[in-house]
Amino acid sequence: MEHELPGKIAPAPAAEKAPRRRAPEERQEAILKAALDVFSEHGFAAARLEDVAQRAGVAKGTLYLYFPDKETLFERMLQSVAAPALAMLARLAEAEDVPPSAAIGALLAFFETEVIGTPREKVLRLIISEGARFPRLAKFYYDEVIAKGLAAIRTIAAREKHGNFNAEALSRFPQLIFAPLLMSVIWRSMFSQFEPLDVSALIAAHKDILLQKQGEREP
Amino acid sequence: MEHELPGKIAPAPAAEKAPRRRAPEERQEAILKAALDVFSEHGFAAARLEDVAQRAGVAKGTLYLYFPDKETLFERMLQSVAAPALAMLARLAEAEDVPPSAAIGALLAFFETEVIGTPREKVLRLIISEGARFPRLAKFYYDEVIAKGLAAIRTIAAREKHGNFNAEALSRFPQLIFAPLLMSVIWRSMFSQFEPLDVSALIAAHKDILLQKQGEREP
Amino acid sequence: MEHELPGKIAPAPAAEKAPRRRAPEERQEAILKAALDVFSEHGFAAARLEDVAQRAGVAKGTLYLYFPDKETLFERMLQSVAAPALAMLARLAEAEDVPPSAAIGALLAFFETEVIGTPREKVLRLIISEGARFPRLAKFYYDEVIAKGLAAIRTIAAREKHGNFNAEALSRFPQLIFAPLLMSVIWRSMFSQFEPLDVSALIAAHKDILLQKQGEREP
Amino acid sequence: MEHELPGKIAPAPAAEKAPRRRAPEERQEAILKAALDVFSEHGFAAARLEDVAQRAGVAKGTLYLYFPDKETLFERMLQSVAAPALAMLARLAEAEDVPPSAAIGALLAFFETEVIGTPREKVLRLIISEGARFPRLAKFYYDEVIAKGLAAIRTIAAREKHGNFNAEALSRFPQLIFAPLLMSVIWRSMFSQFEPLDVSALIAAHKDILLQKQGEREP
DNA sequence: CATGAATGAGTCTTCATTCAT
DNA sequence: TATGAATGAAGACTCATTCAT
Repeated sequence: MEHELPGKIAPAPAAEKAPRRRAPEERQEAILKAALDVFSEHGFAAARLEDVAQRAGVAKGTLYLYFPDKETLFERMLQSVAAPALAMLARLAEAEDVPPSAAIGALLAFFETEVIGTPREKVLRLIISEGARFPRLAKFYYDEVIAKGLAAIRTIAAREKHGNFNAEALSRFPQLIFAPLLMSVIWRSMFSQFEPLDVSALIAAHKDILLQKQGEREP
Repeated sequence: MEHELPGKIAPAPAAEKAPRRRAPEERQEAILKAALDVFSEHGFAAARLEDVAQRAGVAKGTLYLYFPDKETLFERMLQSVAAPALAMLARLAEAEDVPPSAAIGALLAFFETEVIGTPREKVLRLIISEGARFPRLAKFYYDEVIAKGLAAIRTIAAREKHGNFNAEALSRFPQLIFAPLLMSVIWRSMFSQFEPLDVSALIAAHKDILLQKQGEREP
Repeated sequence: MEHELPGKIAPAPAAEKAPRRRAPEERQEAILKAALDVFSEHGFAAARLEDVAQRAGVAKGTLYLYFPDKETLFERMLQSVAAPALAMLARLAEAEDVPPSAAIGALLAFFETEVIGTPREKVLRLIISEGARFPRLAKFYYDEVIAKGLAAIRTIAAREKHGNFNAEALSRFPQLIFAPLLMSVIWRSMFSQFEPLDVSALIAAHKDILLQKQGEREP
Repeated sequence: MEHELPGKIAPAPAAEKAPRRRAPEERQEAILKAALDVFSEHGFAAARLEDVAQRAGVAKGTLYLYFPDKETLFERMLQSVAAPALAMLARLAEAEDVPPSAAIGALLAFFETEVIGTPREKVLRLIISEGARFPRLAKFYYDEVIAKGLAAIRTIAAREKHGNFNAEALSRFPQLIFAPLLMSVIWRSMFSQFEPLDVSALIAAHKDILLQKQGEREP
């Protein structure tokens, strides 16, 4: 039932009093993984560090060898997943030869395959839920993800010349591209049990609307 | 049950030696109002009932005369704001003479004026944040708001015959209409301090995209 | 095994959220009494608030209705015993008709009967032990007890005209009068089991030395 | 066992990449020195062995190669400083040719120069503060220091034939000689910041009183 | 011998809930 | 009904001690 946190996430691979004994830095990863699960399940305030420790297979006190307190563990855990997404965004913005609509398609595809159903979805859910209560976290995500993401979209939209989609609206509010993605995550966490959501189809429909296709899709 | 949460809730409407004997209904309302504020500010788990009591101008024990426990208070508080929205949705769906695009416009306008900047926004934020942890609440909202809302949209979309918008896509995923609204609420709670969001303009852009207007809006 | 804290000690009889229910303010006193015992037995750092609560016959949480934290409980407890001693000192300094040697005798007698073997002895012991670690406490005792006490002694010594004792030395270092008292308290807490100390006789000998009597006391 | 604690202990004599392999005795001394500092600063219960280790320039685990536990380290540390004082006392008692008043003067002078302002003062302070909680320690000090010290004084007092001081009183309570010394140590640790104490002058005044001198000292 | 990562028992403090008044 | 003092279970965090390297 455990999942793999993507890539190397160590916030400060050399600085942080690296664990030497058992599993050199796998321990930190195990803790982050466990923290993601436990925080996801209960939310920050209701999560118990004892559960995190147990799930990570370490003692309660061990957590404090890696993170000074609960809040920091929470924030570091969430930040540790940002890097890969950032890389993706950067790549997308820089690929100048890709036609805009393809870039947007790639963005949505990335979300569909690399977020939905992966630990990143939980992270995103947590940021949505708790972000407002963690100003430092909000700032980090704004600076590192949102601002860059919006800029990337605007860059992409600016390249649109063929009227394949409403570039002007999207250029002013790139958020509109992401909105259905957030909604999907929220839906899945709340309403899946009552009505499953076909995220793939929803994204397709979203793309249709963005790209102004109308009724060209078969029922 | 229609107890009209007034826009902008006062922190503590006088306190000290104000009218001590209020009607039970008044008290209940005061408690719900206070609960909305406190839960909004701290989230469910971190909210303290003592704060709710104080802000409502009642004793801690009094809360238990109206609500059996913290969780129920939370859920009742959130449910108590659903009714008005429901009524609106029902009206919208039933008004058969209204052209579909106008209906959607009305929906978005309602959100813009009756949700953003009102207590309803806080309620929506709380549902987004905490809904997943309260299955009873999720079910209530799914049954009473979501399902009915989606049905209403589908009814409206089904009336569209003039190709003014991608009825097919919206009919399958009415959520796409609401997604930017959720996103606005989330943005406002997390990123407003870094970059304010012009919800009105965002909704206009959203409408443009939905209605396939392209570049017809002046900069 | 419980002892009586002298006089009314409530630090702020009306302000401190006075307990209303069970025993109006006896509860606070019970807590202070228990705290004195437990802190005396283990010292500040090693004392467990759970023990204080149990000995006071209240729940752990109740302590926090009366005192915000362990440190404050400790300091308030110690301060609460200062008042009576202060009154005594004031009286002594003001009684101008009393001959100086009698005043000093009264002081020593007070210590012998009102400190040794009473809760005040424990308090004094705690101040000696922990005072250096509690600057606020040290300041309080310096201002309220030490400074006033020294001034009183100096006033008394200044009245000496008959050469009954070394007024000059005592006037410069009134501490010399108290030194044996401190020593007695320390001795009793550490060495009583090995060699009991006859405080009464020690004080008599101290008085003899102060009053320059020599060998006039029978073996 | 004579390991000469040097006056004024350096916080951390270099650290980093200093000579790593010290002789075991050196290490033990470093640990004792560090322990004295840390225990002095925080008291036994609140002192952290990690701080002791760090200040001694060794790892936490190393402490346990030299001392079985915190309490033993504490007691050994305090005992290790007793030897020199003992030697002094023995010498004083045995020097039969020294006139009694000179012997007392030497005793007080020793305290003034060899205790005040040296690590021994800290040791004495700790014994005063914590002694009562460490019966083994109290016994050690009673047997090795107090009992021998009192006996020495009594021997000295017994030699007094000239009525230069109240030999009878001092013979029964040699503690009276030491009382001002204890008081000085206590004062310096608690009240120095409010009112510095001229220990030298205080000892002089004490001597004047003991030796029955009256007003012979210039202002 | 030396290290320092790991452990987990122990303690302060909070807060939902109860109940005597 | 209303109150708010009292309760005690629960949880974050610390730190003496151990032990694999």
